[in-house]
Amino acid sequence: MKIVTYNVNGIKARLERLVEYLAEQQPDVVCLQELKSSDETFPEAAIRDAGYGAVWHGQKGFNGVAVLARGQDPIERQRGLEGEPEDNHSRYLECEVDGLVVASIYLPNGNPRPGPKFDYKLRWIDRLRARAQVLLDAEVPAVLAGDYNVIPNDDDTFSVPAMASDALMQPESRRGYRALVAQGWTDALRSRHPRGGVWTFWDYQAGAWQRDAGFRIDHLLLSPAVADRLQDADVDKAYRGREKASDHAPTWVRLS
DNA sequence: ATGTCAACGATGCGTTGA
Repeated sequence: MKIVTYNVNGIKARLERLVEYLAEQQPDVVCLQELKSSDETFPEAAIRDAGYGAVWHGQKGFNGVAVLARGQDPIERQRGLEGEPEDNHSRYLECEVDGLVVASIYLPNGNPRPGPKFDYKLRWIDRLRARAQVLLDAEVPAVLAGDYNVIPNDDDTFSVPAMASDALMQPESRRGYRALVAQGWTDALRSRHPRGGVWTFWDYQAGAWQRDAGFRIDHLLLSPAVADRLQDADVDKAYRGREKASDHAPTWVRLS
């Protein structure tokens, strides 16, 4: 069973790439982020024609998350996180597929820092951690997959100095992410590539892709029962090099 | 600081958010 997280950076702009990915890789579950689409303009028919059921939580212009499942419709469990009723960003969608809880997560970027966007990021991590604890306490098999906008370790980036002042690498961002993992989750990519050096994102600017100047911000966190089923985890890096690519590459786990 | 991209409101291009 292959579960993917893929920040598409605009599902309408990326539709051809996404459908191509589904056809070539046949993943069982796909968590999408940055749909940049309202609910009404989500390309449901094209996804269905590709053989996937979908649940989506869109927003006009930016944000937006979805869960796709091959040959079936995911069952929605929750959209949005508790704790901040005035927060209308579409960044969290939790579904059930084949008895597995799968959440698509788009954690706030947090730049510029310092400022309200960074403060929002840190509060959002706390709210995610609260939800994650509920899932662990319920002992449901779960995968929290998405764009966390956190570079967890120094060996998760091509350059520490280049990223040092970025919200993605601040000690507060890392503390929040590590506290989440420390609840009992397994960072799947890290467990399969413990020495780091694996990137999931390459900026469009400054020839980052050509220089392999990337970093790792797309993560799949596995609950204990799911971690026992982990066979492999990696990045479908080649898709970042195609025409009209997203700045993120699909990142995945394979479970027994 | 930036050699970029997508959506938006509006219809040629500046603003926003990455």
